[in-house]
Amino acid sequence: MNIGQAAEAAGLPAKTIRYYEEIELIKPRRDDNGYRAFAPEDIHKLAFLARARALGFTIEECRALLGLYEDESRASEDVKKLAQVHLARIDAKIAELRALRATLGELVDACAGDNRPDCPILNDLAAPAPGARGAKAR
Amino acid sequence: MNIGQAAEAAGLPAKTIRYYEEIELIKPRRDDNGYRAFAPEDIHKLAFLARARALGFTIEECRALLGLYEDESRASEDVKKLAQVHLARIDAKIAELRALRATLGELVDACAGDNRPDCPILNDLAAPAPGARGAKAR
DNA sequence: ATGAGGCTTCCAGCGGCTGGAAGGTCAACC
DNA sequence: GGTTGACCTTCCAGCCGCTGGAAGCCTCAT
Repeated sequence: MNIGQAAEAAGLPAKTIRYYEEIELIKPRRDDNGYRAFAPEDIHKLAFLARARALGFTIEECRALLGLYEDESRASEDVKKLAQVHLARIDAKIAELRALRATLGELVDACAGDNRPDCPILNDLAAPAPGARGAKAR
Repeated sequence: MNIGQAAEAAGLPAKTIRYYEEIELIKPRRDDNGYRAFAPEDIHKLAFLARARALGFTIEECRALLGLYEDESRASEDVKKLAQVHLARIDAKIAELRALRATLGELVDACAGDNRPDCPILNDLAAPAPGARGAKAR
C-alpha cells in the first residue's frame, strides 16, 4: 500500500504521514523502488494517531499512547493519567477563552458600530476601565 | 527610556518589544549609542498591544487596531467588525473544545484506571465506538 | 581597571505541519 | 518505443509569535 492509499485509509494527508515517519511514530518498510509500503498495522497505527490528534493530544502524548497501546502489560491507570492531564488542559483553555469571550463580548456590545470614531473597544485597549475586567482578578 | 523600563512599563518582555519593532508595529527612535529610546507614546502603544494580544487578537489584527486607534477619522464600525470576527473565532474554539471535552470526559470516566491493561480510552482510539462520538456528525 | 548588568545583533528552535521545487517511477495509451 | 500524467521521493522554507542563547558593545559603580 502506497502513501496515497494509506493517507486515504487513515484520513491523514500524505505530508503528515511522511512527517510521522520522520519523527519515528511509524516505520513503514520500503519497496525496492524506494516507495513506502504500508502494512495493515501501519494503517491501523496511523488511524490511531489521527484520532488521538483529533482529540487534541500532543504528538508526544500520542507517542506515549501508542506505546501503551502496544504494550500488553500496560496499566489502564497510565492511560487514564495521560487523558486526565489533557482534560485539565482543555478545561483550562475553555476557562481562558470564556473569560476572553466575556470581556470582548461586553466591549462589542458597548460599541455603536457606526461611522463615528468614538469606540469603547479602543478606549478599553488604550486604558482598560478599572472595574470592567474582573476588578483585580486577572 | 530604555527597553528594560519600557518592558516593565508595558508589561511585555524586552524580546517581544524588539520583535514588535522588527515587524514594524512600533518604531522607537535610537540614542547615539544605538539603544532604543522609548517615548511615552511608544509605551502607550506597547501597552495597547499587550492588551489587544491578551484579548487574543492576532498580530495583524493588532496592527489594524492600532491603525484605527491612531486614525481620528475612523468609524467605530470597523473596530467592531474586527472584534466580532475575533469573537466568532473564540466561540468556534470554545465549541470545539467543549466537544473534545465531552468525548474525552466520557472515555476517562469509563476507564478503570487500575493496573489492568483493559482500557476504553485505547479501545476508542483504536476503533471509535460507532455511537460514541455524536453518531455520524463529525 | 574591573566587574556587573544593561543593551545590541543574529541565528536557531518551539509544534505540527504545509507548500513547493526538482526529480524518480509506474501504468496506460498511441 | 515514446509520451503523457499521476504518483512517489527528498529537501528546504515558511507559518505564528515569540523565546533562548551566543557574542559583543555600553554604562556605571567601585
